[in-house]
Amino acid sequence: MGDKILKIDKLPTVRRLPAYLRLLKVFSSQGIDTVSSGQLAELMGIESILVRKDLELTGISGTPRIGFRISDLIRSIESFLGWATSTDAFLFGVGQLGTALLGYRELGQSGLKIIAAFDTDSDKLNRTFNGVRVFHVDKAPELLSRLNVQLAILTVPPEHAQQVTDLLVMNGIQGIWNYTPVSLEVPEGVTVQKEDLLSGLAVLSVRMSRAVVSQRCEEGS
Amino acid sequence: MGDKILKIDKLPTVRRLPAYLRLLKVFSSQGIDTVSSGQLAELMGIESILVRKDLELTGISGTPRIGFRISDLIRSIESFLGWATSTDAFLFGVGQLGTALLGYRELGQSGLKIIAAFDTDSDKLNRTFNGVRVFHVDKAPELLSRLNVQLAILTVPPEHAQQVTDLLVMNGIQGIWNYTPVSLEVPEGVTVQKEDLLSGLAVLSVRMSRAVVSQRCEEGS
DNA sequence: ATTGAATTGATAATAATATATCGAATAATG
DNA sequence: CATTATTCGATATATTATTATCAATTCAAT
Ligand SMILES: NC(=O)c1ccc[n+]([C@@H]2O[C@H](COP(=O)([O-])OP(=O)(O)OC[C@H]3O[C@@H](n4cnc5c(N)ncnc54)[C@H](O)[C@@H]3O)[C@@H](O)[C@H]2O)c1
Ligand SMILES: NC(=O)c1ccc[n+]([C@@H]2O[C@H](COP(=O)([O-])OP(=O)(O)OC[C@H]3O[C@@H](n4cnc5c(N)ncnc54)[C@H](O)[C@@H]3O)[C@@H](O)[C@H]2O)c1
Repeated sequence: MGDKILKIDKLPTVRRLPAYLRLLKVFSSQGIDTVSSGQLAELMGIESILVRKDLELTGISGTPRIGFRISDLIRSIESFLGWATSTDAFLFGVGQLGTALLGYRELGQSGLKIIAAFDTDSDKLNRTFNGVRVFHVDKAPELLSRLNVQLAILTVPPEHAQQVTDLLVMNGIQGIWNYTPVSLEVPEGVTVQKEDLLSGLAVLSVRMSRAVVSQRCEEGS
Repeated sequence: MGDKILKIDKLPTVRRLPAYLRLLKVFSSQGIDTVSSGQLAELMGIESILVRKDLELTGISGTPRIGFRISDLIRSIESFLGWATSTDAFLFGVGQLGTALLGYRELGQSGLKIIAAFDTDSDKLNRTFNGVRVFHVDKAPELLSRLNVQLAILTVPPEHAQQVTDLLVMNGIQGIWNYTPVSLEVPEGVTVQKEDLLSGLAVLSVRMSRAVVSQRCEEGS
């Protein structure tokens, strides 16, 4: 029992917002300035009513017969997500996945600016990846507080995940984007978003096996 | 209107299964052989009843007072996901993200074996990454049919995503694990699983901003 | 101006997912 | 062997998410 936390997250909606944003920016770059929920729905592979509900959450309203003004829509979504202004972040673990993320351009357009990276491996130290300098983890506490960084991306090996997390928490981190498969222990007030790539593979796996089954059924009938 | 597709996917459950699997394997490697839904729930940060429902879907049943036999559980989940036997896959686009995935060990334990990779960049060709050889995309059609590969991982630049997809579909691909932000057009029968890393960032962003707000409220009251 | 076609958005209905309750089953204990 | 504490799992409920319906609005064309 206990806490009874009200969840007014609208999580599925929030998850779709970046995809809308990307489409809108494509339209915008093509000089188009309005779009209907039906058009967005088609491109997203969902129902138009769902698009309207989603957009409603960001506080925008469209005009009948026309649709939505793209520039307003972009502003509205970005503002809702807090992506209008850029947030500084540190990345921990400059390995395979870490370097990929350091080179991921679209993060910059999603309000995230990785301003430094940290590792323990001497091969990685003092190098720069895509303009981001790599420091030893020991430097993190000082830099975290000096630069007042509130967000960290965690791409260290699983066995070091909690230890690095503790260090981050101790130095006032507010949010952790966790790519390790570890369920991190953090005090209340610190937000952790865990990404599990394997969950997508799981969905793909069951859908593919189901597709085979239904194909066989059709053949059979 | 139209199709009225019933969704008996239990998608949220399927998404959680890999995380259970990982925990179970840790337990197993520690010589533990039973676990209760409560223990798993605690580690996952969810309710125990939800764990039981999830596990039920894979067709297992536990014993009161004891819990679940871990070896059975692993077998049951792996079999449900189709991860008991390994599936061959090709990877397209040996760039930043592509090489990270080529080096991602845990894929091998999730029933996925990347047996070849493809690129167009001459710098990448004929090299091997983590034991996986890189071929020119032009070789893909022949190898796809010769090796009867049904699953592809797509990590090419967005502007080439559809074109590579068309090539894959033409050569009988059944499933695509799509890391590009493009909503791919595929014929019925081909399964696409799109991964959007930014959707996780979106969730983190709104949660962090909300955390700040609720903190302020508490201070105020 | 009037009509017609297209689209939004309020309301309602349905579906999917998560949580609660509690009897039944089971192994450990005395 | 009876008792007790614990955990499962069937059933019921609550919450959240999606889809449907349709009147109201707006622009464009006549
Ligand atoms: N490779 C992938 O495609 C992939 C995909 C999904 C999740 N992950 C997860 O991401 C994490 C990293 O995976 P990877 O493949 O990049 O591994 P990796 O070994 O290539 O990279 C890990 C890096 O972290 C550094 N490191 C180790 N201890 C550290 C510490 N205490 N502080 C800072 N840095 C430290 C290492 O020196 C290394 O550079 C793992 O938890 C993995 O499960 C990886
Ligand atoms: N870098 C990341 O962390 C990250 C994260 C999420 C999503 N993505 C997405 O993954 C994709 C790849 O990103 P990246 O950062 O690795 O880019 P990248 O440019 O480093 O890699 C792309 C690779 O694809 C190859 N390529 C180009 N055309 C090809 C073709 N027709 N057939 C086969 N290979 C081809 C290129 O030569 C290059 O090696 C992009 O769509 C990006 O949006 C990247």
